[in-house]
Amino acid sequence: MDRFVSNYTLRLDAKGRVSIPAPYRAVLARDGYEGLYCYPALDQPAVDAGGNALLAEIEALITRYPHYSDERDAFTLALYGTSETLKIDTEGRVILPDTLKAHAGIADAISFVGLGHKFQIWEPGRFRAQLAEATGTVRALKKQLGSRVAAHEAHGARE
Amino acid sequence: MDRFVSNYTLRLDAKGRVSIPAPYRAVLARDGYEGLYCYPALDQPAVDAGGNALLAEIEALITRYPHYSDERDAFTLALYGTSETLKIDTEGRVILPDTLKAHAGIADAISFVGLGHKFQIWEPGRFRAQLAEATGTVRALKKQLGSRVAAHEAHGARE
DNA sequence: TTGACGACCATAAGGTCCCATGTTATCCCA
DNA sequence: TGGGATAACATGGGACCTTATGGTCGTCAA
Repeated sequence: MDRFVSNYTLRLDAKGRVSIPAPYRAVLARDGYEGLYCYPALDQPAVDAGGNALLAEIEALITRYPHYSDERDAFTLALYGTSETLKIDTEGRVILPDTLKAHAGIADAISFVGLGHKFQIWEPGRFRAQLAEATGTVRALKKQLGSRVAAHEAHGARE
Repeated sequence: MDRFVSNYTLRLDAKGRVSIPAPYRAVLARDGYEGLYCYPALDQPAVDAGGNALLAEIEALITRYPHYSDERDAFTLALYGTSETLKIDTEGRVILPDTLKAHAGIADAISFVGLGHKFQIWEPGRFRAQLAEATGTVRALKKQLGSRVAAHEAHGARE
């Protein structure tokens, strides 16, 4: 598999270490990035993490704006400036810096959430709440799409 | 055959394993996806499952919305975040995670239901009830749309 | 020297692989 | 066409490996 999916809740040990779920490690290994690239999510109490695919996305976002523009400076500062590359130990674990733990409100357990090209790190309780909210949103949106699709089908479009 | 059709009810063994019906395995093999992609159905107590065809549908659903939009984030979280890629063992069996079993209310038996490009996994009792309800709905709709459908079929629409 | 950190080792639980068995469906040949 | 051989499939169980997690020891730096 080549994308991050599913979610896993794991505990930090006494030294603050936490295993990256094995399936995610497999994706990272395929992606070819050494370590774990991560930074605080812009509008959520979570940490974005990934490998080269995530880095490429960041870069695309920044290069959208012209050199020396205020927007570019702001993005560069906010994203690159707060990013960390975490070392992955021989057992596949990382240690989250205190700044990232504080941003996400993480104490002794974390939830990993696959989002395709990247994954997020949440405090388990907040993650459950966020997931419930997102699920509600999706249900509502899908209902909207449903009626549009139904109208479409009525013309005889088959699949 | 390249579509999931028919339904099968199979039992879970003591280790929680369940065979994927052989006809479905054949479809998955043709589809070329390694493993079984699945996630909790949004508005039913069931699990949606399939291969690349299902994954493509999910992706299409997500990419309908622009990057960085709230809608897209919600879809990504709710769909990728709750998806699982189950490993299929050498005998063609999978183990459903507890989260999926809980969502569908599955204990010791499950019903596989073919829906074309994907299939669903139900608790057998709930499936029977759902099927009865759907049959009633279809009967009513068919009666109501009978003349329109007949006219449509006359153009050569198959099936 | 002490404390933080990284490399290495240990272990229990769960997952995966492999082999075995009974039952059903399919095929083939008389 | 009938019946036996054969293959496919669902199911069961045991051995082994992976993973998550905990701990120890040495090293480097403040």
